[in-house]
Amino acid sequence: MAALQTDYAANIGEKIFNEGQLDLFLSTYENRIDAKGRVSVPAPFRTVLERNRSPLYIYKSLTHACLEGCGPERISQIVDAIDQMDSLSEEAEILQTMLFSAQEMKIDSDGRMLLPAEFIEFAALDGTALFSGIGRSFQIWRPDQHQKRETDFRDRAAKQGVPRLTLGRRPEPGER
Amino acid sequence: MAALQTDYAANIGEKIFNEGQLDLFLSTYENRIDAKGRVSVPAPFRTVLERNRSPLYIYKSLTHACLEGCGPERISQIVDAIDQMDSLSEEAEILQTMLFSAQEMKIDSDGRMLLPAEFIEFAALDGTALFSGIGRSFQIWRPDQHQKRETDFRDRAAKQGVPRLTLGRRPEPGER
DNA sequence: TTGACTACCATGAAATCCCATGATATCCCA
DNA sequence: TGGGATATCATGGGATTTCATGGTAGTCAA
Repeated sequence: MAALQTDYAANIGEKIFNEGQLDLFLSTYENRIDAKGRVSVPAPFRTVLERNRSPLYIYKSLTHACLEGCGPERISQIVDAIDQMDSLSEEAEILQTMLFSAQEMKIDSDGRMLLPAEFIEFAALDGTALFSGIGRSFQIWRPDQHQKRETDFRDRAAKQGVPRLTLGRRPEPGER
Repeated sequence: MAALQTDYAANIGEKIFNEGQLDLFLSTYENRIDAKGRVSVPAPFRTVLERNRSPLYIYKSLTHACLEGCGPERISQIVDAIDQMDSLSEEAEILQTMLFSAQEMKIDSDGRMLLPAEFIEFAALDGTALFSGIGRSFQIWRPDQHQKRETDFRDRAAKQGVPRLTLGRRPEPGER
């Protein structure tokens, strides 16, 4: 009954592995955007998507001048979350902004995607795109802005200390 | 009579996937409306409908000056919701407005539908229609109005922060 | 016959595919 | 362990297909 969807749902927070490899987006990569607007999706990111036979979705960040990339799970999470809310509420409408800015990207046989002019403009990209893997999703930044963010965060961490990070979650009873 | 309807109803909140592809309406597209009132339905939207062999329904929004488009599932969802209410109540009658404004659209061999003058007028469309995919349905807006909404939402998100979106939910015990 | 809708064709722009190249990283064997 | 062979990957350009869009002709009903 709930077959495919719960498969994905069940994977959230669970299936990070796939034959020993982490199914996560990590590291940063800088790739050029050619005259047609094409960029290579970093090979390790492609591998994660291909391993799960997931298409790639990209949408405009709600909070930053960058793009967000993810697989289908995250998109359906947003859809499901909105469907649970009053669909006419302000919150729902704000979240819908992510959806109508989202696109399923077609990746060509060389591993490239075509960034629409709107995306390039939104993230103020100028010839090169910086892919920043942050786990289950990644971001695409204008390189200098990303650089500035990093030094910024490191400065703040040095001054104010780092946030609390609770590792070593214990499995629930019944969880294997 | 109820056969197809409950089939569709059963799929609501369930069948979002189809061979790895999300069966959702995403992104925005601007298409021209010609002198006859014809508009191309964005190819990705058509693909979603065709994949499910679903006809397209369009109705006037109850809350905005826009049109709503969806497949049969959402229509039966509305019908079912109304059937749960006191069918003589004013509330039910208000919601019925959606139903009697709804039309099944015929899509021609070039992927276009014919927008009746009433729809064009209702959404104040003037030569171009903006299709805005928001998950299981999409909206059709006059482009400038949609633009205004988007900047509005982004402003609010910047000021008030984004609504809570709990990702990484862990499956309930018993959920596989 | 007129008006409204349908089916069919024609075109240009844009997206997509396919092949080629060079640089870098990886492998393999002496 | 070095160094050549091989594979991977990003990138560029041309060829091909998709898609939106405009137009014309045909069909049906009033």
